[in-house]
Amino acid sequence: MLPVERQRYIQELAMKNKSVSVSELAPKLEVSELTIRRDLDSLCSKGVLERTHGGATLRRNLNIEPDYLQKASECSKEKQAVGKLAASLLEEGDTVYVNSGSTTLEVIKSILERNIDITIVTNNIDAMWLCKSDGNVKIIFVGGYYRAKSHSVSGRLAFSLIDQIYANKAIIGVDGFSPIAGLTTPVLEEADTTRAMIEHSVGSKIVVATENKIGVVSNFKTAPIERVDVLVTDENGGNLLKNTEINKHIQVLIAKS
Amino acid sequence: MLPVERQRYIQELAMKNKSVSVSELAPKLEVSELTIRRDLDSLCSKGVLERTHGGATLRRNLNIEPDYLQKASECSKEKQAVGKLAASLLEEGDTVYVNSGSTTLEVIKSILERNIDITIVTNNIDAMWLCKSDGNVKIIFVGGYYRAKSHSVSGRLAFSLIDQIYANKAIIGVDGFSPIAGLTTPVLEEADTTRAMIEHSVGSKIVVATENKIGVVSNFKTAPIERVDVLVTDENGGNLLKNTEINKHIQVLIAKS
DNA sequence: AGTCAAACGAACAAAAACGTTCAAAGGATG
DNA sequence: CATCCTTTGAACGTTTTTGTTCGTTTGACT
Repeated sequence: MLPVERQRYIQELAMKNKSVSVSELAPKLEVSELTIRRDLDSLCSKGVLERTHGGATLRRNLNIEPDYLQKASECSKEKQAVGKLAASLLEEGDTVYVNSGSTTLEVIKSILERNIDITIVTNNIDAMWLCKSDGNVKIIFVGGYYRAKSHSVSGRLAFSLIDQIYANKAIIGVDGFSPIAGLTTPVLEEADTTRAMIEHSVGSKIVVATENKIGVVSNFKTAPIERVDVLVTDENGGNLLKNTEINKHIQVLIAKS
Repeated sequence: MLPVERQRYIQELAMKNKSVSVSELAPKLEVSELTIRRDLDSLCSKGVLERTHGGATLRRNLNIEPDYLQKASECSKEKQAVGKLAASLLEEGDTVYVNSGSTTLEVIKSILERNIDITIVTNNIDAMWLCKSDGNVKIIFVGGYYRAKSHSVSGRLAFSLIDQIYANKAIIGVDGFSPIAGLTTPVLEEADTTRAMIEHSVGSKIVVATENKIGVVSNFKTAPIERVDVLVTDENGGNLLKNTEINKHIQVLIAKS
């Protein structure tokens, strides 16, 4: 078994159980405990886990930029459901800002499946993959500095394009959605780009966030919670927000998977 | 069993399992581990896999099945050689425009391999594939309208970015390079974008063109031949231009493959 | 607080995997 | 047939990874 496979297994187990222990993993993966510890350290330095005595826990407040591969592997039924529901909020003729992230990529996928006359303006380079040459959906990429970790572009140059485009909706993926701290992301440039998108859209601002983002606070603020009109989340996320004041200001939609 | 078949098998297995190991592959395909490693390296340079110790992992979640491998395998020795030579013309600290096309993609690949401090400004979205997060080469994408057929962006929005960037070199791929008609491409928007790039670079304009482009005239003109400073081509292309007046105005470099 | 077992880190040793070089085998070309 | 080129494999030294054995630290329990 490859080190990479082992670490992926550990990560998946950690995501399921929220924490893992060395003594549990070592016999299961048939390696020494020391190797497990080294794997844990490695995952820890990537920001996925947090070391504890005897094991590690999944870190909830991820303050570093998560590597794209890991994010992609996280891609789950929930994200798909959220993406589909968010896409259904758009109408023929819409021009919509979509920022980067794995959840918003699911949104773009669903929009393309609907195949109606919609123009997507995005900094998520991965959208390229999904785009068919004969579809009705048009894609405009904002340019700018490319960041390989998140497969997205951002920076001052991106602004100059966003400056020219006023969309009538915005679909925003976040790393943290907190009633107090608002919308947050781990990278400053991403936050700036997302903020610019929000400011340049005149219609409803739709935030997509699965359960693991709800209540989380990351480093850089993109917008206060008041700017948000709609939140699309999964069932667990909905439960987390039950009995909060969020529902008074924001329309919360639950995507069932 | 042909090397190509073997590599396709490896790729399919990798797509199924997310990763493959050398020790598992070698007996299964009845070749030495060294051969497997070479296959892995080859697939790695095409951007399909990523090497790890003992094997390789899928470079990303290609749950979207792209015909990318076909494109990658199309790439000929001549293009690679031309790309490498063109990349060697750049120096530390350069900012260089690179337009879209399969030949210029090879240039970008070679630039990234050199891994020195160079900023690439391009409308070729495929460059994303090749970009590592820890390299010294920076990539700026010009934004704009995405055209799925050529995997590139262009249009008025692209101009507004190009307008802000003056590069000190430009590497231009063309579909037609003719002493009389100049540089031509089959798509109007591409021609416009390329022209803008040429006009916004102050140093040498380097055209890359393999033999099958020499003497060809396509639909839309991007620039007259006088604007070109350097032409990088293959041996056959060089022969076609022997005894022409091109050599007097343009420095012709022959890439030997 | 003191005790103890589990967990940890450092150091070293073994094993696996790696890259490089060189030579042989198989095809294509002249 | 000779020659070139590509592909492959073997042998070597090097690097990475893994495991064992210490002594030390941590955290729980009396």
